[in-house]
Amino acid sequence: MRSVGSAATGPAPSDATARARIRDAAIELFGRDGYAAASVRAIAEAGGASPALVLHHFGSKEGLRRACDEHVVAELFGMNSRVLADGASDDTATLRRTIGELLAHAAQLRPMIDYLGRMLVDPGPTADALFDALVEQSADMIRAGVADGQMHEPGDLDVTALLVTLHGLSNLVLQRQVARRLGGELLSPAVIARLTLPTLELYTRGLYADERVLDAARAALADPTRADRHPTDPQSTDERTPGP
Amino acid sequence: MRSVGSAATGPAPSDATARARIRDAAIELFGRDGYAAASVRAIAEAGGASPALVLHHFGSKEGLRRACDEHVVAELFGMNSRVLADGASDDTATLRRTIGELLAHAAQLRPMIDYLGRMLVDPGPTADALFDALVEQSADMIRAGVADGQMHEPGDLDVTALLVTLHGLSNLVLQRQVARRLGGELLSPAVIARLTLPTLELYTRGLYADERVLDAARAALADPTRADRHPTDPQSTDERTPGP
DNA sequence: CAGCAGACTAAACGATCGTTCAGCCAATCG
DNA sequence: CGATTGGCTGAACGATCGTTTAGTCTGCTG
Repeated sequence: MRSVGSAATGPAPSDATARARIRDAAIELFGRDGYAAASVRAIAEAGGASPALVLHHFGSKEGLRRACDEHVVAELFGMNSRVLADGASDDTATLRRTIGELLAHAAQLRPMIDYLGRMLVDPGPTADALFDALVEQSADMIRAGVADGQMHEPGDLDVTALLVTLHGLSNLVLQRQVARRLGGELLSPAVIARLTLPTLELYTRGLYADERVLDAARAALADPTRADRHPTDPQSTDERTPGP
Repeated sequence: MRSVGSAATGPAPSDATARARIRDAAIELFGRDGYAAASVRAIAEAGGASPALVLHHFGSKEGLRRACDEHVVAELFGMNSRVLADGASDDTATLRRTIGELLAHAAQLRPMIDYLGRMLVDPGPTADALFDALVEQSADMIRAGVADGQMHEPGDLDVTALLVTLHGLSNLVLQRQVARRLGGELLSPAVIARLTLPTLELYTRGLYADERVLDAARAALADPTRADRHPTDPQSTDERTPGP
């Protein structure tokens, strides 16, 4: 199992090369404060180096951002594939091992998750490609689930994959709010335990007890006399869930 | 119907008082570029004023942020309540009217939605209270839905309300990605039409065809020999949806 | 009419930003 | 051994940042 970092139980931040220390510090600060608000000087200090060394290694602040993008994508995206694969197993031992590994690396994962959230919100060079890849992963997962009868066949696979990706990412992008509401870090055992069942409940039973809303929306969409051009959509602005 | 702005069909940006023009320009730029990356000078220019006037009216850049927070929260949150209420109606005419109004004000809404997304990601003074209020609204909606039998009774209402809020906000926070993938603005008729049915499908049928995953997770959570402290959770890191 | 108040601006302040430059130090190599 | 390279630093550059200051103009009030 190639683990989260090339150094899994990993060298303390003071060990690695200065280049790696600067990159990790940049991921931490970019993720916490955003790209614009994190200064080269602050990153250099957090990495135990001089501002000049930062630019010596990465050319410019933008070059540093690209290096962080690449590193975070490589680490998290590789892990995502593996977790998705392992998570597809109904072997509870495999599940438990995967989650255990996640929790064990929580400290190293959290800055990268913060960074990923920023990537997807700020317009960045790598963010769009990453998002597309995640949507494609979701689509593959749904296709596989449908193929062996474990999932419903969605009416619109592309959009459903998009929605599933969005919903999954919302935990990461709004991690601060999740952690605050649930009283612990996102990757803490307590928070994960609290989230697991309601999430799966939502994904297996849905929210609505019957198909009334769905049918009503279908009818409204087919209705040629509809308001502007179409009706009922729950999450369009700040509305999040439809009434019945 | 108190509409989106105190000026619904609204005065062109050049009409309003300079204070309002500056505030609107700030919402636009804060939302598009983030708080740190949007300079007072750029905001002043976009609002057709001098940088000094910005601080004359709002005291400081942080004061301007507070004014924007208040304004956006008042506009969007009020509208959210109304839309949630109207959306709870099974009268298709009401639904159509609500959506039509949303679309009509899309141009005025979009900057505020961008701003709201930034608010929730950056640590800001108002963001936490707003998020809590949204979760509470979701909880109320679920309670009402359960009361009249339109929704399932969730095992953990608080967490389910949190999840529903997160999922709904993901469309707004990651609006850029949604718009890019679906080839149009989030509040455009085409995008809304494309999103509506898959969203409701997910909320009424769920993703999984049976309760296998849910049962497995329940068993694993109860299992005392679980990995670190608990098992199976789908969305913990960058994993978004569980395989069965 | 004088006088005051508030909207508004041009110019400048100090701080901080990203970046550059000249040079030090240690390891490598011929 | 001397020469060279690359990691690394301190000091400084110009640009831009948020903010302040002094002052102008407009419209109201006594």
